[in-house]
Amino acid sequence: MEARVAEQSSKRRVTLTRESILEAALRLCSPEGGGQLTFSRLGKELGADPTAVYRHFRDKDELVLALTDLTVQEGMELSRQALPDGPSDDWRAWLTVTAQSVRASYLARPALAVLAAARTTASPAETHSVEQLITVLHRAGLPVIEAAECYRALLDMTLAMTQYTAAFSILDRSAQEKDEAAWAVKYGMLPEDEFPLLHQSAPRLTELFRDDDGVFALVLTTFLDGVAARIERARKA
Amino acid sequence: MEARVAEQSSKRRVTLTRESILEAALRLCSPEGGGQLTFSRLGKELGADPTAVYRHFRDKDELVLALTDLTVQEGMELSRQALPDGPSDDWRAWLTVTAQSVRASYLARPALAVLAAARTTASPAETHSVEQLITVLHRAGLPVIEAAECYRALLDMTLAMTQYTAAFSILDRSAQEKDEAAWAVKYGMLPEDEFPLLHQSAPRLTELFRDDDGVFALVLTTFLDGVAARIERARKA
DNA sequence: ACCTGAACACCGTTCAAGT
DNA sequence: ACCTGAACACCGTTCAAGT
Repeated sequence: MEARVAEQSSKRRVTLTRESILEAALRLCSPEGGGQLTFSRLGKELGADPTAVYRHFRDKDELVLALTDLTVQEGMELSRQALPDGPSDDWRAWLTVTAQSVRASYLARPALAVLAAARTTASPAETHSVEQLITVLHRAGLPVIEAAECYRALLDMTLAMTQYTAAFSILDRSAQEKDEAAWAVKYGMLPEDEFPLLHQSAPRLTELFRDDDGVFALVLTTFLDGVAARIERARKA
Repeated sequence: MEARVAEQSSKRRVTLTRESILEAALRLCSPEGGGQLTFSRLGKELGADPTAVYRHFRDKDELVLALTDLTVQEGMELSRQALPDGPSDDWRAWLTVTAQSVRASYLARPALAVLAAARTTASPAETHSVEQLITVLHRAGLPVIEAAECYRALLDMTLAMTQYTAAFSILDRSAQEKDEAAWAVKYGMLPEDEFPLLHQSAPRLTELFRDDDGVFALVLTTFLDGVAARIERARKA
């Protein structure tokens, strides 16, 4: 015989607010929160009926866009904390820290990153950070239009890499293990005569498989080397 | 009174094969196919009960991995057709064509790109293309380990950007329009004194919003500029 | 005004029943 | 051996009913 569960859920009416919903939703999107944002989980987290959320957000998309905005805001705050002096003359350091801050902010909620990384909200937090990014690139030496193009490339690359990592991280454990085994086992056992370079670099590649941060740092630094070359060219012209 | 639908579905047993399932699944993943891969749609496409597919694939993940493999294979074939001479001494042209071929192959099936871009199958098609990529970077002047790191960065960036574009493309029409409006309307109306550079470059940014290929070309060429700088440094050392 | 709960059209997956 | 179809535990969303 099992212990009877008391009427713990206390079917009394709960009062929701936009803020309490967003807070609960952010918790659900985190890895500890189970990493899945659904109405039923959200209802449980809030102690309310799942459909009660519809009184505050028209649909799931509206909820997701609101969460995106909070996350972008947090990312820019993180960047400001890391570099309190703001964009100094070292454009490269500032872009690196900013890209990594936005990425970190999203990766703290992988479920949101998957849903929202490709979205544009045109919120104040977003527009201000875009102006700042273009300004830094322009001051570094790029013409305005080229600075804008460069901002777009850098941001999309950062968000895309973030979504990519987040998508993998919320896969079933079994699917993740399947991929890890592919790297560790198959790539480690390739015949040396047919795959000489792969055979030689397999240990490093297997290492990188677990190191998303390392891969992103690699992509970012290579990209910024390219930006530096572009600035050099613009200065000469 | 409506016309009666004849027993068109002919509830006779259908014989499925691994190949016919994969073919039908690829069709469903394409934009014309509705852009969603589900068992019920797959059953309808095959004229069979949705659950019949389980006799040929253990679960959806197995199906997705098989589709991924076909897509990677097709991408490498596309690259070979575009550059029949293989990786000549122009490493940059070859990497550009290869990255764009893999991307094009995935973007022909956005639903698959979203599900599979971050996966590793270690299939023959995959391992051979990896060896080839590392070889090209090594011949261009990078030490083996650095060439492997560079391959990983380039491939992940390409797949991430592909997944990012695919994820947006399979969104509801309403969600896409919401984002487009954010760019076109809000970004176009920002006050010039507060957002001087954004105001100036808004037309170009709105243009880029619709131009995924353009943004990817921009990211890729900047990244490859960075690789060129890296090769230069390696040669001097 | 806002929360509840039944209902609906979907998902992936399991399993007993058919052929 | 392999396809069918009912069933289950989930999704997002709608709507009438409660308070």
